[in-house]
Amino acid sequence: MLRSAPAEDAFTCARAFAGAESMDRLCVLVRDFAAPMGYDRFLIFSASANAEDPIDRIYWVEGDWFEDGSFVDADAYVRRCPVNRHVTEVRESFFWTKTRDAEGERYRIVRHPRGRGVHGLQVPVFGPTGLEGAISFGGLRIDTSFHTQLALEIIARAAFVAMRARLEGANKPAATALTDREREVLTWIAVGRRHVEIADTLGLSERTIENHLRRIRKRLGVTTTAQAIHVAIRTGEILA
Amino acid sequence: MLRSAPAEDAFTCARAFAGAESMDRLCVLVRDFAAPMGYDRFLIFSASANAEDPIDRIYWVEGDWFEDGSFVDADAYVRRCPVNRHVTEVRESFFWTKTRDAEGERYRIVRHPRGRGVHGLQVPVFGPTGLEGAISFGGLRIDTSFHTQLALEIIARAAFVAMRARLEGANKPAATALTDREREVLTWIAVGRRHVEIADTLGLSERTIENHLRRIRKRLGVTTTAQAIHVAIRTGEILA
DNA sequence: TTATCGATGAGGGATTTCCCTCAATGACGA
DNA sequence: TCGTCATTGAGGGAAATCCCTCATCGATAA
Repeated sequence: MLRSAPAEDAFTCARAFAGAESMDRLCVLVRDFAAPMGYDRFLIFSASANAEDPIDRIYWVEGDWFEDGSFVDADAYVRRCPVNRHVTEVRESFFWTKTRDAEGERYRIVRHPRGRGVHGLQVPVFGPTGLEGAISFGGLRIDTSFHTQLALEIIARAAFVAMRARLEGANKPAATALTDREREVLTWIAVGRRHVEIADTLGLSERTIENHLRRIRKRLGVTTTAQAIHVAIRTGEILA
Repeated sequence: MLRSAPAEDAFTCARAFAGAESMDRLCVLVRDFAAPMGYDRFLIFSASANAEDPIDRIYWVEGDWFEDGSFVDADAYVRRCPVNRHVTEVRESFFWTKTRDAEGERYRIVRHPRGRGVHGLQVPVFGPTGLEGAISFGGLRIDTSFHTQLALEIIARAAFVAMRARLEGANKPAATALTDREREVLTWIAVGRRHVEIADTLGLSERTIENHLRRIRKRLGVTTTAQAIHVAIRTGEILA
């Protein structure tokens, strides 16, 4: 149930993620690392800007999340799970417990999961735009030591970054309305940069930034740049 | 110059940060951990939203950053250093090198720092609002192995979180709880209304709308109203 | 070859937003 | 009773954004 050197193992394993040649291989790396610690259920998703529906895209679900042998229906279940919503309110990983009684399923965020039910650890992944994704590891009897928590945080981050590069890098939405440059400019606006700062960062002139913003507003059919942020997040052009 | 088990040591050390009883103790933990790897210069700061001046507050500076025995003047030097600006453009830690020739100081972002000059590793710290801070470790001959990089990332994050809690804990930015009126005003902004239009709609004066927006930005800890939209959507204050 | 588009940049100026600082009132909790 | 907070409103002015219009160049497709 325990790894003798979770830290060392996590560091070594983390390196393998970048070189994995397939999604299958990435899943194997996660599975093989977590299994000795009691984790045999996995969920990895990218985050949306919408706190009401925090999941943008589900990269991977595996394991008996329902405790009844049925498979998770991602859109009917994972998106409604309060644990997956709680991740929008935290700044570090947390343990959770799911039990089931006569009144249905009951979730709790806990420091030390124990007893009956499925337990797990959820790890948020942050980046320049804030919450970018999350990973849940689940199981019936899991290792909840501090070293295991840190080790899984490392694995979670490496796995998420590798899966996102693989799944999102190649097939960004084809039906996107904004060009790559427009999206980039708007993303910088969304995180608070001024025109002159964005120009500096991108090595362009302020006039060019103004022009991109004008085109963005026209293309999205909005009157203000603030509204463009709002619309772009809703349509998935930019993430929060 | 090398630690035999950087991963294990980092995990063990990370735990000590949360329980440190003073800033001095936190500095000792960082110093003692990094010294065997050749790092004897330290800089920790919290990030602002301003790409032109990415440093909000400097928590700790230590070591011979000028290579001439003089101490770093934080506001005259650290804020201007391009390495500290580069951190606003990356999503993972990076190595840098600083050399000095007849033309002055020269900085480079590198994969494998070597040779003369001061070398270092800078670690960004991300959270719900994106880049929240960063830490630079520097030295003349540093360990740049992958395990050391991961270990220092763990130490960096733990140190930053602990120092921020200690220095900023009393006035941490509220990531929640806009008042009803504030939320209403921001919602109108998000759907493209101008200040004068919102004032008209709500039966208030334009000055009142201005004031609400100022309080909103302050409460969310952002620099622009566009960014406030972005953060408010992510935290669920307003809907996308 | 031609037209269109993305990306880049600009002049001149108007409008809007934002900053700094100040102030009053009512509700509420210690 | 007092302090804090939300809500309201303001003066004066600076900074930033936005508007209108124009322009060039390279890539790409018809």
